Amino acid sequence: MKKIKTRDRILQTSLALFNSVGEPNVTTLLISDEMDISPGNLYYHFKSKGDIVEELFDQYELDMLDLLTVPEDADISLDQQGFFLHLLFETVARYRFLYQDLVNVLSRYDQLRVRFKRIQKKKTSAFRAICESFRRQGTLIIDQEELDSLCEQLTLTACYWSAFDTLSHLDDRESVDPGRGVYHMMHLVIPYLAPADREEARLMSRDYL
Amino acid sequence: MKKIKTRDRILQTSLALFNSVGEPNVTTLLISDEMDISPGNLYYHFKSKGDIVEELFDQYELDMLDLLTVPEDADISLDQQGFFLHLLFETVARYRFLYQDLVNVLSRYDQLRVRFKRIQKKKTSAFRAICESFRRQGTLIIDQEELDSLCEQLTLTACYWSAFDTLSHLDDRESVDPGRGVYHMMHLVIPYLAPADREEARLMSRDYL
DNA sequence: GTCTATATTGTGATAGAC
DNA sequence: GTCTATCACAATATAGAC
Repeated sequence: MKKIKTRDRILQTSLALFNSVGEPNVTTLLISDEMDISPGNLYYHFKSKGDIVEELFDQYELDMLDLLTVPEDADISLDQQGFFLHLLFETVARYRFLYQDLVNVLSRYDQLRVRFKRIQKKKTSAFRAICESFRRQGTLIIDQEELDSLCEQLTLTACYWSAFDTLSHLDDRESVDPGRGVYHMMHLVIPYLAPADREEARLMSRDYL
Repeated sequence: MKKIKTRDRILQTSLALFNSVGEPNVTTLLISDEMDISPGNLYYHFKSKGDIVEELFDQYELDMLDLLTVPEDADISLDQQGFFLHLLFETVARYRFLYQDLVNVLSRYDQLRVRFKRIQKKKTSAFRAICESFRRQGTLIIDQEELDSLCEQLTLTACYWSAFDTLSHLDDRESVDPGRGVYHMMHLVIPYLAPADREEARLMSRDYL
């Protein structure tokens, strides 16, 4: 049995606490308390609370950029899109503390601002790539203005679904349900699908409920 | 010339500061400083910072509930819907500090949670009333599942557009643009409109850009 | 109503022994 | 690497004079 290094346990515990009670409400004392180590020990591994946040953001950024590398000219199926959305929402859920206090967190750690914006842009691009693939295949019937609006809407929903969802059960912030997010994302796209594909997509979307 | 009472100036200044730098970043000292009064004076009028937040929330709640009283069975026109959305986004923009740190604020002032949820529900109901009016008039062609999804999506967008928009210009949080929000809301509805009404709605939506 | 202290507390962070 | 002790500081809030 491998022993998890304290440094990694700090990251792990912090992430869990951030997600469940919100990053601004988590003190370094709470983290060390939860782990049964001393505050001093925590500061031996990280020179500040901000450093913990930043390192978690590094992980998030890696996961996201990796996920968002969508091939520009491949033919993407509805199935593949569903799978992609599923992974996307899972990643968002893992780091949901970021999204739940997004404006706040980014206003305090301004090195993260530009990096987050870059990820947002990549998200929009990924959605656009998928939609354009659908359009090329005749699955999606949409003009330019609608496409722009749709992609921005998808980005907004991908960003804020998790926060919107926790509003409904602010009492226990542990439970998350990425599925309903995927369902909503699909229903943004469905009205623009060719009639032939619409029913299939609707059936598929229900699997995520 | 009428002199504004200190108590009201505190509310006014707090709201402005909350909106521009975020409620969690605003201290009672910053408020009193900005107004050129002493911290003690501030605490003569409000026994805590939370009381200021709550009183601002009272105003917000009044404004919102008033706005959301949508007649259940009247025939609503596209124009009227546009006007409604415009007012809605203006109100959200006035109290945008609430939305920008929503999870955080509601987690610290838990008396506000249930009240906010109630307002959210009323919003969804209002959207549903409008959509159902459209449907009765033959303007909107949509089945039940799609309608549910659409109304929830409208609620999400109404809630988070302002926060999503400030992400783009986190540098100056003063400027707000409710127009683009209205535009997006309309584009959520447009795909479900009867073909005859779609073009009119698209033209109308562009006025809000 | 308004001011000038000042008390209080919580949090981030460091020093130095083990 | 880990602990105990402690500092420094900022923010909320109060007391009492004017």
